Amino acid sequence: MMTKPYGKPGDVTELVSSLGWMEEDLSSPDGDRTPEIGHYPLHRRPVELGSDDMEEEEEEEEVGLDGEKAPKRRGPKKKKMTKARQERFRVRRVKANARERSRMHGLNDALDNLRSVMPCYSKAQKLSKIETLRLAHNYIWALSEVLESGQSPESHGFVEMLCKGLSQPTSNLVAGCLQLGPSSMLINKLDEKCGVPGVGGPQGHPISYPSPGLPSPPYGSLEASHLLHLKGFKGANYENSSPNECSSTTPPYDGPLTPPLSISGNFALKQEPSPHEAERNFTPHPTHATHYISSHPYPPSSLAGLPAPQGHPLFPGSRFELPLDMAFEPFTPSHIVTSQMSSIYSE
DNA sequence: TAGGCCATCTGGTCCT
DNA sequence: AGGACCAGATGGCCTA
Repeated sequence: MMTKPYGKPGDVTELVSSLGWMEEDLSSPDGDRTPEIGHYPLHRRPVELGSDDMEEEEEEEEVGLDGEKAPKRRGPKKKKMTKARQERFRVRRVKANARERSRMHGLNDALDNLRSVMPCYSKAQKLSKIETLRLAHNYIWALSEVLESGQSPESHGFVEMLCKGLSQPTSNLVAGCLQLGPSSMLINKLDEKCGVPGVGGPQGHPISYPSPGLPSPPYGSLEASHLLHLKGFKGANYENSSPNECSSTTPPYDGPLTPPLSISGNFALKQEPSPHEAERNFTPHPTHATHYISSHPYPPSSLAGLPAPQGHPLFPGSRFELPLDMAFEPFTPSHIVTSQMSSIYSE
């Protein structure tokens, strides 16, 4: 279907004045979605339907290219475009456009409502439409699994299901909002790697995350009303998992798979928490590690002599790429801490 | 600059 | 006739 050329700006003002198309017709409920008529991009400007072009088109049907009379068309004869009919047609088109805008705004409002009940809602960083729908699908699916199979919402599979088919940034967002951090498992991993027992506790490894009091991610929050107590999610064993793989109990998903997560080292240096954030009791977040490390050289003296870990910029020995990356990804720019870490390591 | 996302216009189709 | 719904087309905005 070819899109008809749009009217010229001059047509628009004529159209508006002739139709009494007031600004209130164009303004959306929130007041800023719909541009004013004069600000329409050319292709969006209302067409002056029933214009001379249309009349010419009608005449062209009667006369062939060579000037001879074209054979009579079969079927119902086209009604003649009288001025009154043109006007009705134009008014109808304008009203239809307004309805369509309104309809789409309603659709978007519904999407916003849907976003607001997702496990990671953030006005600042809205999920795209498609990601909202995918996450909603996954959320329902995951919750169903919880109800039907008794799967724990703190399980590895639950988060996998939530992230299934989502883009990496959205997966990161979800993971971050679930406070899915490497705190416990990472330290455990370091234990394995470094052979340091008892590391990671409150008084343990210097790398252990400063707990509560540090800011939570700025990209969303998991409200208590969001059903499950995921707030206490400590992270599961991701060692042998990928976000694209589901537990055997999970049905196949047709959507595109999340690209393999890689360590991109996207860390942002967070500052002091807001009072609101500080009073929240949340699980230590990898961001906290960033905060910590920004002021603490690595490796710490207590680990002197231990083999230098490799892999992740922060905790290179860790094989927990998924949660690390998922949790850190929303923070940009990536090079800040990455370069910081390289300089730390080069020391 | 390419690609993703979005808002809007538009014509077709179906239904009331 | 008119409204709802849909999908195609298009340009703007933003980000990597």
